[in-house]
Amino acid sequence: MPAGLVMVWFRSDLRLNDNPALHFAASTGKSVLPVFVWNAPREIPWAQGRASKWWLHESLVSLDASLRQKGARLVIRDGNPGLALATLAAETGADTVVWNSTREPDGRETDAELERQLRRAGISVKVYRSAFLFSPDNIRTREGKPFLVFTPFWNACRAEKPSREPLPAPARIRFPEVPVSSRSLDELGLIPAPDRTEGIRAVWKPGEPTAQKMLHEFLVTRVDAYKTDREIPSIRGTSRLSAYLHFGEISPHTVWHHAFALNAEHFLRQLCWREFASHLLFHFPHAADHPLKTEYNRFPWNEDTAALRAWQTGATGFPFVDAGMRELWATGWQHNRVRMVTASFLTKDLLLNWTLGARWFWETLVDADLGNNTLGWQWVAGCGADAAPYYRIFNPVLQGEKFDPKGEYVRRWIPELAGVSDRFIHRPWEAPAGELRAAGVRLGSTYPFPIIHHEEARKRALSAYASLRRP
DNA sequence: TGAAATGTTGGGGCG
DNA sequence: ACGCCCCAACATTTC
Repeated sequence: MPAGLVMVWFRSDLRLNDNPALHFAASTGKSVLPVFVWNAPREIPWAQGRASKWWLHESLVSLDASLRQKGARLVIRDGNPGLALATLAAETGADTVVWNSTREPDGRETDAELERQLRRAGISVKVYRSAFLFSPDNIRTREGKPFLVFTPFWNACRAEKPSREPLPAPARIRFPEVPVSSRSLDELGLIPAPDRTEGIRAVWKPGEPTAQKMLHEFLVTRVDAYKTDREIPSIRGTSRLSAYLHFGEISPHTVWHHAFALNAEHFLRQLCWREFASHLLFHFPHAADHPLKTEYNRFPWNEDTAALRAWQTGATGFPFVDAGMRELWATGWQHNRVRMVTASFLTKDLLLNWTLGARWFWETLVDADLGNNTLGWQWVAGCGADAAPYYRIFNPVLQGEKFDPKGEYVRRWIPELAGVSDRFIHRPWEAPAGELRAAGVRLGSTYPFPIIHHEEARKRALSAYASLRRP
């Protein structure tokens, strides 16, 4: 039995399968010490939001359970990661630490600084990459620049070699015999008091086993219809793997490998949007807070806390928008088609700064991911790479009628409108008084009047855009 | 991964 | 029979 002890630092890779760092550690034959460090996030600009913290808590519970099945357990520490790891190494006699890098600019030490810090403490460090399929170094334009448009980026990804085979989970993990102290998960305070996560709990089960189950269920039953069904928010047409991918409960290589074998081209393409988002943020780390197109720095955004509040709480009077915002609040997730519509409504109808929307999504989404969130909001607002031109303004009524023609999605999330006919479900203010009465709807009391006149808001948004063009 | 405004075409009603 | 109007239906342009 080789002497020494290897620490595996878990970060955004909360899984046993296809985990290069864990795989390496187990293959050394040494004892393996799995550790998670909670870095009290007060000063980090994009620290985890409420929904993310709940997910993280549950995911760590699941990871610990999986490790215990292999004979190990998860050690939890908190504070500065470099310090926490060095301390743990000193306590246990570990000589090596290994991890899978994350790509996000977390506003703290970079991995390189961390490596130096640990090496100074006499610990050898090994770093793998597994959070993304393609490296920013490999996917570049002919001039060596980052792609700013998705389709050529996607073509470049497809021209790369298919990703590696997923690594198996270690058969057994030998946990050190020395005593190791650990914080308890509950002490980290990831679940706020009072706990308002019942709705989220009812819908989501974080953890690697569920991620694996969901991937395979998706590939067996839904991937064939994915191309069209993914646009319909009332049905389960998408994979719903976003949060699992964000926390690394399933690796993108595993997803790619299985989807590739089925020729699921449209799904692979969506997986590469995640890659694209991460590449953009890697090359333009300021994009999380600032528009990529600099002229948007002088965009005449509105200020209106009442309107922002109405949007957040699903009380805009536009049923498709409100349904989406209520789905988000109730479940920590919102269908992608609806994300485009709700985001367009905030930025273009209400003319509120896209960063306000990005913040709200960040707090409420279980899949909050800085790359995806930034790309999505800048895409909608028109200030990002490969963004929708500003004049593409979604009509919330037409979008509802197109993608929720029978109003099933609206009725699910806005039960007070359940009795309104298909014809008026997306525009209740146009329904005849008799119909509303029969449906038990009193506009302005049981359900709001529209807080804005869309056609006028559209014109206002277009002139705001025009003001950008004349300097 | 829009939507509205504007332009064009062609069939049918009708004097 | 013919021209005229109307207006869907579709296409193109513009924001």
